Amino acid sequence: MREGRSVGRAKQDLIREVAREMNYQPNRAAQSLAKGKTDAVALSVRLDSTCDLPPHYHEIVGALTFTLNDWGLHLMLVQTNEDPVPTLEMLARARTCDAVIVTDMMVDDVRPGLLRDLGMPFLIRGSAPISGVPAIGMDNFAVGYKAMEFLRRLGHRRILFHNIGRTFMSGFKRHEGFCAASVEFDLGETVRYEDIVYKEDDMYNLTRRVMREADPPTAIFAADEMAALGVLRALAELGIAVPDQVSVLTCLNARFMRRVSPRLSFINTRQHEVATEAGRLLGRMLRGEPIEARQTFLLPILEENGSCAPPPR
Amino acid sequence: MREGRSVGRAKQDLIREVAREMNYQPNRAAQSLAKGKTDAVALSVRLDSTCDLPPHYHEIVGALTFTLNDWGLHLMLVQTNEDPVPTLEMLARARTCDAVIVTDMMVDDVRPGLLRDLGMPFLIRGSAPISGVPAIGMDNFAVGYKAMEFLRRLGHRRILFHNIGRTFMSGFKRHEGFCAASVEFDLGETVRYEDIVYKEDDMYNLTRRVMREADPPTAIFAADEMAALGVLRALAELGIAVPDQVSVLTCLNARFMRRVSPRLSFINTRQHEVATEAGRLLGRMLRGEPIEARQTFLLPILEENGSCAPPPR
DNA sequence: CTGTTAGCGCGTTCAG
DNA sequence: CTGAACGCGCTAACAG
Repeated sequence: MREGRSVGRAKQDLIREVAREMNYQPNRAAQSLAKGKTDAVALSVRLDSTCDLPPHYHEIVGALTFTLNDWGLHLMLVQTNEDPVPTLEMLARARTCDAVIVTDMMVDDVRPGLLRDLGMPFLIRGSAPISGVPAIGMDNFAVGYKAMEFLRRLGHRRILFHNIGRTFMSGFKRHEGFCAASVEFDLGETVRYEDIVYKEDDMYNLTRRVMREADPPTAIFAADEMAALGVLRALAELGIAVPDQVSVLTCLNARFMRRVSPRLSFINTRQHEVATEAGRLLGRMLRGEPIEARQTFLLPILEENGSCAPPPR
Repeated sequence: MREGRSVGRAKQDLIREVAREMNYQPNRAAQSLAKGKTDAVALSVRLDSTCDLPPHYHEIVGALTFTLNDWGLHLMLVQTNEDPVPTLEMLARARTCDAVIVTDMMVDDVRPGLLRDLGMPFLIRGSAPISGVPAIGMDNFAVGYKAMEFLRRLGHRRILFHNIGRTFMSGFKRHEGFCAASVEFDLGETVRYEDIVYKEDDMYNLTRRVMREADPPTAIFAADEMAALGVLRALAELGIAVPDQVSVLTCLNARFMRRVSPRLSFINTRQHEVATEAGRLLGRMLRGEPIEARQTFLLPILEENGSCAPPPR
């Protein structure tokens, strides 16, 4: 019946308008309970009592907050300290969120298996050791390889290659890229590999020590911005000029590093883009939309800013 | 009856154990609905499409995530762009969270009034223009005053004082501190005040321009780390030595800045401590515990790292 | 002290 | 096509 329909429509519109006028907003808890979904996504963050987030989180948090907002999803930060298991179990069993974003994957990370067993959808922001699980990250093999290739092409043979620990998937992959390049460019004997120092102080000390040895490196690759700052500080104190005496290359994770002088050449790991893509993929996953590629790895971009040059003669 | 009690206890224990064994975890949405609280706290974050969080968020997010965790509270990031009203209204009406943390207060900020009207508990991380609302922040009057006092004591009269906009509560207060010090030290004619530049590029350009004028400043106060990096870049390009020719003072909001060389002297705004205290206070508020002081303002701490010296003769 | 029941506010399904 | 009733999973208030 036309009247029936029109009455229905009119009534509907009226209700809607009144609701809007009364500023009605469905109660989120009730909606969650009834629909069985929370429209919330948890970001698993490793945090100790220093609360010192690594620089790349600066980009991740911003990009995810912004992107997920477009999908009507809320981002919640969940502290997963040394042992992520109890936290994630509670999270999943209480159905606190619809999905979890796993960052800083370890090679032997228990989180993917755990979340799968718990039936909690998840997405790895980074490299997944297992195929089949959705992951969006940086091609860290290429990061390691490109760093070496670039420095070698400039003429360097004595290279200090600093890596984040190999226990991280990203560090593991970078090491593989490093090894591949070392073999390809026959640098096995002249390069020095370090992956046990993480902090600025450690890298500062390492640089001081290494630069005083016989045949010091002519190029240093620092794994991230804090390490790079340590290198710069040590070199400045030793009066070693960049890039005239030593070339310095690092990774750009957080954008503030672009502004530090001396400007450094770096390999842009595109954290912002990776996180944005991760947010988008998660949005589609949770809407049940088909996702084309389960694993995507962006390629690093080398940006030269003058801190690398051929080695001194 | 003793038996009654013991049976009760035993049964209770049994239930609890079985529940634990079965990994029972109450459903969060159901719990929220029944109890009328969500155990979630929203951090209102201003974010445009660049997703470029100001440096101090790095400390805020880390500290809040960590601290709220101790209180069993989840932190959710909520994007409140230009107009925070619709977002906060939805948040409050849907009862998405138990409280909101308001950051980066503007002088004419609508958020406190709005949240009050909506019946949503909130806490200002920063200075509140209204008394009575709970707030924890930095004493920004003291920041402005101390910066001027310190530089004046070193002998400077020609000072470039850079401020974050006066539309922010923090900038407003800093300006007041700046004015008080200017009057007290009779610097009205020789200081230069700027609060319309925010980005590194702007500060870079401003510094270049100012340093070429007649009677350039002998000391520059940069309001935050990005501005300070702009100053350093300009000075480096102009070949102006720090602190021999120009003293540079800035604020420490994010800890990475400690690692940038040349090491800068700064006024530590203690973002990490402020945020931690804010988290604690909110935890107490939500538990209904009495809160002793409604408004707390930490004092800035001057840290000298060698970028300030008496002016050249 | 125990066991039962009535909501919490919404979505969905079922008769009318 | 409309309106009423049920259930989501839990808490709290209520009788027994």
